[in-house]
Amino acid sequence: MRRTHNCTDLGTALVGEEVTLMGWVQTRRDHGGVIFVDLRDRSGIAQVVFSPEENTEVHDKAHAVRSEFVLGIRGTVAARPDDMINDKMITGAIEISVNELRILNRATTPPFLVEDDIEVGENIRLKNRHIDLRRPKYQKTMLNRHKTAQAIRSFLNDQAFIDIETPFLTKSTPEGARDYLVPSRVNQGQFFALPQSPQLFKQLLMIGGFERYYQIVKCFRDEDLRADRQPEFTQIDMEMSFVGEEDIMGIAEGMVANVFKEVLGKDIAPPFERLLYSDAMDRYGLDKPDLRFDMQLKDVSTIVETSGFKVFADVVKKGGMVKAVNAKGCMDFSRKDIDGFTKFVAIYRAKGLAWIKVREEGWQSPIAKFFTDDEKKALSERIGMEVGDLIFFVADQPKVVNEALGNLRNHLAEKMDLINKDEFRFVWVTHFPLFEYDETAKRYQSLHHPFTAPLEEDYQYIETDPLKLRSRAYDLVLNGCEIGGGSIRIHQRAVQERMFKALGMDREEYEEKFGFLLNALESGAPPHGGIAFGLDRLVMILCGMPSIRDVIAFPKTQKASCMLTDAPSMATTAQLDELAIRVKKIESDVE
RNA sequence: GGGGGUGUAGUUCAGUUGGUUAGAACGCCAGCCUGUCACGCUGGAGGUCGCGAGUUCGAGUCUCGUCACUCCCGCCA
Repeated sequence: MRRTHNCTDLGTALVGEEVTLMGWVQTRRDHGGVIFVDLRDRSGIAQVVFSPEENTEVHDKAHAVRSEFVLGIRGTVAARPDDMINDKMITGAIEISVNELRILNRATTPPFLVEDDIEVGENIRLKNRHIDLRRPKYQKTMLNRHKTAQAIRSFLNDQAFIDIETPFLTKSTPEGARDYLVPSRVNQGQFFALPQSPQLFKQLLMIGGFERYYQIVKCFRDEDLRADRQPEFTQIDMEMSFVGEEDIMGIAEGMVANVFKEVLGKDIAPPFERLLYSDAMDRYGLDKPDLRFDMQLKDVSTIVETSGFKVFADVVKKGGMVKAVNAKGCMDFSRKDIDGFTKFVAIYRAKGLAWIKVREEGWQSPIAKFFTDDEKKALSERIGMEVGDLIFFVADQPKVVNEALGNLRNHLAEKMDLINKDEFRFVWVTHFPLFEYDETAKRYQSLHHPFTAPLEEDYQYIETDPLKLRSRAYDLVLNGCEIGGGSIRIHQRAVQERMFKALGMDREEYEEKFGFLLNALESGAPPHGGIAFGLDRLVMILCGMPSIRDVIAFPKTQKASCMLTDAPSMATTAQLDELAIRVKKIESDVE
């Protein structure tokens, strides 16, 4: 028996033809006489009919058939009578009258129905992922993921990029995320690290003369998980020589546009909007603003600094700031709602959330009494207050204010239903700070990574005022989600050394850790830069999925384990001996 | 490391102030049913109430601990 068609290949054009289908039993409807089976394959569903008059033997055999059995059937395509056409099915105008039935495999009763819109806990689904993946939704998602990768490859191939593989067994690098380590048997006591990204290799490929490289590649980071973070994830990684920011952004825009065209049939129009990091923080409080709605933050520090409201005035005098966000027309939010928002901003360490309801008869607010009429007027103008509005304020250090209000802005937009779920709004965020100060380590750290080039005009301050330096880095943000980021790299040894020094490394340390890079940089390194996209996040947004796990065939749980295989698991003593590893006693039998 | 949520039949859930035999729907099994496509009708099976302690005459219910899943903060160059 050989398959001749997919289920949804069949239509009225094939009436009278003999066909052979193979697939799974979606449902069986036994009428005592005639038996209907909905047969499902990758393409969809077709109804097959077992009728006692047509073929008694086959009809008898069909009694044993159950959900998810794997069948091969040979039969004749028949037009359904007019009053039995099912408009809800692609193949609803026909059915297959079966002449031969082979049960290719039986199946245990599935723990949940193989169909969309079922309500099943995710852990049940992850334990039975092979069944979960049969659902049309996941068939479509994985197909879209495939199409995305294909659209990326075809676009980059056309732009003369070369796909080159880089090692998975590589060197642990300081800074950045925690590494996944792999012990070396041949070199006992030594470890490889799985790459957090192919960053240094792709730079070495530029130095190696390939000029344009790309790779769709797994990366590994041993950090705590989130809805949009898995320990292994896929990057679309690329790097180009002899380019500046504009070249890379242009290629990236073309690539993303090609993906949307090929996968969703949507035309998105590059070039995308640009936003300076400083403006993003100022207006939206976050470096990944969702621009599908407006509701910008307003800095009112200068107005409240001299006011009688001590809480605000003191914060400003101590170098903090006060910002406001205007929830237009939300005057009727209840006290309970506001308490909820106060709790929400507390997550980001905001100590309080002041509010004003702008009523016809004046302000209703616990803080209204502290302001003079002039101050009220200034605030009203600055924030654009109108009757019906509800204004929120946070006063604190800039980091807290921006995080709290930036996230509150997103939260409010969700609650106020301001977000058009069908919109795809891209924005480039550029000119990130090069360094941030790590209070715990008491030193400067790279915001992006230590190979990012500083902005030419700021470079002179690298020793005197590192926090003033901006970088030649850029992130692509889609609907408030960072989907890609990159930078122009340092391509001169002297600059790279100065960077390492600024990060608090001495010569001995950076020679040991990055000597190979420094050597390569002085061997004729071309100016170069690149970008990497999170494939999983991109597909997640394309498919409208709430979690990255929904676009990964076999994802891990929040504790980074696999519910299907029960990985990770204990190693045998023999395995450990070979690697010269002893596992510390786990504190299980402590009294 | 921290905060929140969830955990009762195969699945989704209900379960009163702590009180007799823990229910419903879907699914499953059996019988009947020749045009269904959410097939129908009749009957049936199915439970370590996540796990462990404690309080109590008595715990699905209260307390403590613990585990798993999940959302978030920290973390993620």
